[in-house]
Amino acid sequence: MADTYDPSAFPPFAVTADLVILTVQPPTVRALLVRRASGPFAGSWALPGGFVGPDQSLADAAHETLARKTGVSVDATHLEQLASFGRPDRDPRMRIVSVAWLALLAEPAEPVAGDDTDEAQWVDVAALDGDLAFDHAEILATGIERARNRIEYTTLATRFCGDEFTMAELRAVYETLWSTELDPANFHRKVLAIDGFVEPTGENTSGGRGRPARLYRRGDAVDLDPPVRR
Amino acid sequence: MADTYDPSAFPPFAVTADLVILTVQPPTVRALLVRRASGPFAGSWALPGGFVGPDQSLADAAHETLARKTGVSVDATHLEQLASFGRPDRDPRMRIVSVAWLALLAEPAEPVAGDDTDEAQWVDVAALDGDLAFDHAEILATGIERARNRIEYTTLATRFCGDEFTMAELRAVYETLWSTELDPANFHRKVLAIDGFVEPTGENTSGGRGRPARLYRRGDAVDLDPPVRR
DNA sequence: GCAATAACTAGTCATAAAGACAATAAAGCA
DNA sequence: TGCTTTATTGTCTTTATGACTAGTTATTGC
Repeated sequence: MADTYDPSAFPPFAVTADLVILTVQPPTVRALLVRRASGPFAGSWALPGGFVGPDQSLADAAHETLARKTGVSVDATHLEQLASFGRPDRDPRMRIVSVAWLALLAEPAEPVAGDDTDEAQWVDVAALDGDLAFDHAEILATGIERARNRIEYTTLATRFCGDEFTMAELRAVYETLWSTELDPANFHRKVLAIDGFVEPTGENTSGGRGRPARLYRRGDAVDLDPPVRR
Repeated sequence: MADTYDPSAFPPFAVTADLVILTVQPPTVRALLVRRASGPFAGSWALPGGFVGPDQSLADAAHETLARKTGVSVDATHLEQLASFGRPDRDPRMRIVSVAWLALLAEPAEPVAGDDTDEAQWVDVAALDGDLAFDHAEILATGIERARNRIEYTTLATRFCGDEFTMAELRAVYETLWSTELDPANFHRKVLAIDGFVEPTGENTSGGRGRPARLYRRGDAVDLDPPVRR
């Protein structure tokens, strides 16, 4: 960083935390979006977000927005930094740099309308034709692509499942995000072969059609070795 | 993003682009660092960087800093966004959000001292004990970790080699970054089996000890399939 | 109740990839 | 010439993957 500096010599940048909040509801991938009530792009869908406060860390700003929109506990969520977007003209009002975050949720908690009265809603990302406010379509695409890659090498796919889930539910997460079909038998064998990916609860499902499935919970592992190839 | 806004209602944020510029000189990994001449952390090593200009994109700011410090052509370099760092107290002077970038270079171009008269130098990252200015040790560690992961799934390892390189040189990049030894025969077979990773030039090395090695150049592939496992 | 059905789980076999290691090739050098 | 060094090829074993078959265990509809 340069040594010379003078706060007033630099134009005012604002910094926001914008969130790509994803959930998988087979056969759809859904993002939590807000409909802008006013200002530029009024009426368009946008990513939920908020300005980073003067004494607030970037992560805190992201957590705050997530809690405000979903009310979901931090434990039940995976939240990671995605990338920053800062084209000079991305917001017509002023120079705003957006630090984007990716959140992965199991259940679509009822979205909470913001104090800015924007309508919040889970939207099937396949139904969007890229008509989001600002450069949010690009940010959303980056987030989805990140999620698609993450589940290959990490255990994050389990974040889209509840605390207890069946092998078929976990497989549906992969199939939905990757738009592929995976062989149930081979998937089953492979997942169980990865140490710490899932742990059996000892319980079974009941009430469904067909043979009840065993229930599993998340294991301790973070990275998948070997990875689950696409 | 919130609809309500008022530029003056927000404290002045400054945004910088800070670069983790890496090269591999087996058996060392080197980063291009500058020694701070004045200001906070005077005398300490720091990452090269600069403020993002009022009408400058984040990427342009990164490219500019890279060119200023290395003089290396953009073509010969891989430059990707790493992450953003914005703890409120990371700079004692004012609120600064750093968008960090990762650059991978083949040859250690002679570093160029900045106009701020900071001394620039390639430093063996193993010799640093984390005593960098600001939170730059954390940023550097993030960059090295990113590079270590990237060469597993992408062809970026070739970015650390010159335009023409031998299989042993490419292998040394992996061995240096991963601190492992790889079997020469198996590595050779594996690299050639990946379509578009490297292409033979038809030339051989000469003058060294032992059998001359074939020379290769980068192929067209970006991702490695299958990956080179650690 | 009793098939029929759906869904999960286990097993088999052929193929492909990876790891260990031996063997050969092509230079320089004493 | 023969030894050393490094590069490349080849072989064998083990392991992982993919396609497929068969068995298990529940619910659903006569």
